[in-house]
Amino acid sequence: MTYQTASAKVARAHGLALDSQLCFALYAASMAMTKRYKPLLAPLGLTYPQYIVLLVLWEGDGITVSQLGERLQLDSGTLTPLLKRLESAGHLQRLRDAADERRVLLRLTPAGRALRVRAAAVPPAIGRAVGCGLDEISRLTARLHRLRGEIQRSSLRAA
Amino acid sequence: MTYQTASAKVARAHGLALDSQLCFALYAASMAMTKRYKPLLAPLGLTYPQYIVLLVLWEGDGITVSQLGERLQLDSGTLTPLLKRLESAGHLQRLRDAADERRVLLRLTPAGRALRVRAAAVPPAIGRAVGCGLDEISRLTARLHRLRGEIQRSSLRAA
DNA sequence: GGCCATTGCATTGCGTGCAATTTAATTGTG
DNA sequence: CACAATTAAATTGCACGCAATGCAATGGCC
Repeated sequence: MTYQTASAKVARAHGLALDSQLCFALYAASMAMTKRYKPLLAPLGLTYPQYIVLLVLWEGDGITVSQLGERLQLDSGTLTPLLKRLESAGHLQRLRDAADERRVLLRLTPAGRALRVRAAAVPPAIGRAVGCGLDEISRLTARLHRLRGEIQRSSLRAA
Repeated sequence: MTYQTASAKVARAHGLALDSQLCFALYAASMAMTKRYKPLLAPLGLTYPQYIVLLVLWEGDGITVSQLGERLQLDSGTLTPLLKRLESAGHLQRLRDAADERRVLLRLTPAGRALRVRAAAVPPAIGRAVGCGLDEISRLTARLHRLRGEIQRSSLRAA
């Protein structure tokens, strides 16, 4: 028996085995998913976070940066430069709200709206990649949303 | 009916609804999990990726950078600076392999080894946070590892 | 032994992701 | 109306994460 194996047993006994950590399973699956999207999004000139920002705006634009951030759980430090890149790529406009000059409204350009048609091919391609039926995808999706809610509520309790 | 709602319906019809995307459920859950770990790891002086690197080394050190990278699915561009930070924090040593000078061996210091005892309190704290039993955690963990395997295999098929 | 593709790691550049701070605009209060 | 508190973005600094590149060491192959 090697030293590594003995040490691994100790780690497992202490609940520190990497493969038993839900956090790592999530982390690795999420990174793998992001990598899987990359070749599909590259032809659209989008990164993965830019794509999810557009998913929100395609559901309805004219929202503010903070509304977008609440939807995606991202803050302005992340979104501001990302939105500026989407703006310089011609996908959207960032306009100060006349009613409240603190707010920045996000408005899709015709080009940004048109991109939705090409993006429609992405989810089916991913669906084929994950190797299970639509039912199971939606069950797992719902399970993960519940988990996220649980984690976020527990953060509030701990604070 | 507002413009947003109508547009959201169109997005859903085209399979582009944010909340139905498995990718976003993964992404959001993984980020929420990382945020949940942060206050638990801060007293140890560790970031979340540093913690998972140590999980691997606590199972057995003396491995090379590429072996670590294969385990975590991270490349040298990510690991080299991270490992240098762990080295300057005193948790490990980076040593060129005498048998093959291209390789860098990672060896825990006594301080790095000792950190495992304090880290043992982290998984139980997370377990309480996710709000479900150990059985369900391990089922979900296994499900996510399977999903990651599926995604990675499909990347190879696509290439 | 000499040549050359491969391997292992380091570096660079870019795009997130977040904490902390700053700035500007608005709201609440007297 | 003045002014403190609050709010919304932007900015700054640091730490990933990855593609692309560089470079030294190694291992076949003749």
